[in-house]
Amino acid sequence: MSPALDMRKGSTTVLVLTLLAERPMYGYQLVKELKQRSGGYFDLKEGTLYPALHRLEKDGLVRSEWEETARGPARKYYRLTEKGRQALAKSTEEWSTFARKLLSVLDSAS
Amino acid sequence: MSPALDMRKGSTTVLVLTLLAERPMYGYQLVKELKQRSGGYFDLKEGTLYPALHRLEKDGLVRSEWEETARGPARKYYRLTEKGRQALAKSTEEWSTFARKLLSVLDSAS
DNA sequence: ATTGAGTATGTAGACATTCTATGTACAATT
DNA sequence: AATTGTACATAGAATGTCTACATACTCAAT
Repeated sequence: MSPALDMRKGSTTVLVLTLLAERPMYGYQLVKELKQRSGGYFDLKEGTLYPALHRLEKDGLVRSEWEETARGPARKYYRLTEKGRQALAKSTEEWSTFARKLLSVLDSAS
Repeated sequence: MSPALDMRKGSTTVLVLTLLAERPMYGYQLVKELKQRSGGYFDLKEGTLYPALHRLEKDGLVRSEWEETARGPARKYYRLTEKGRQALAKSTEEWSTFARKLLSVLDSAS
C-alpha cells in the first residue's frame, strides 16, 4: 500500500466530525465538501464514508434524520451530538500532537 | 480503536526510514531511539516493528547484516539503500502534504 | 424511448497494518 | 532462583480502507 493511502487511515473520523461541527450534512455532501475544500486531495469513497458514519452513530457521536427532497433520492442528514463535540475536541488535539511529534522526529534527523 | 492508535498507522515506515537515514541501527535500538526522541510518544511494539523491517527489506528499501556482540544476543543492523533514500524523500513530502491538507480542513471550520 | 451522467445510500469481500500475546535465548542483577 | 534487560521473531485478532457492486430516482442528450 502506498504511503499516501496509509496515512489517511484514521483521519476520516476527525475530518467528518469537523465538517459536521459546522452544520448537519448528508453523506454525499460530505464527500463533495471534503474534496472541494482540500483541492481534490481528500476523496472519500462510499465504502469508507458510510461505514464510518454508521460507526459514529453507533458510538453516539452523531445522530441521523431522513429528509425528503423535492426530486431525487431522500437524504440522511447527520448531526453532531454533544458527545461528538467532545470527541472532536479530543481528536483534534490528538492529531495536533501527533503532527508535532512526527515532525519533531523527522526534523531531528536533518 | 482509539484515534491515538489509528493515526499512527502508516507512520511507522517513514519514522523508521528517517532514523536509518542517519545511521544503521538494529531493531531494538530503533524502538528505544524513537521512544526517547519523542518523549515516550512513539512506542513501537515488536509485533509492529519486525514485520515492518522485513517488509522494507523485501521491498529493497533497507538491507540487513548480522553483527555479533561481546555479550548478549547478536544484532541485525539495518541500513538504508539508495532506493530507501528515495522512498524516504517521497514519503516525507507526502506526510508534509497530508499534514497541511488536514490542517487546512480542520482550520476551515473554526 | 433509451442511454448516460449525476444524486444518494448502502453492503460484501479483499487487503494491509497494527496490536496483544507468546516464544526463544543469553546476561546481569537482586 | 527469579527477575529484568537485551534482541529477534511469529501467530492470530481487530480495525479501517479500498474496489466493486447494488438499488433507485432525475435530467439531458440522442
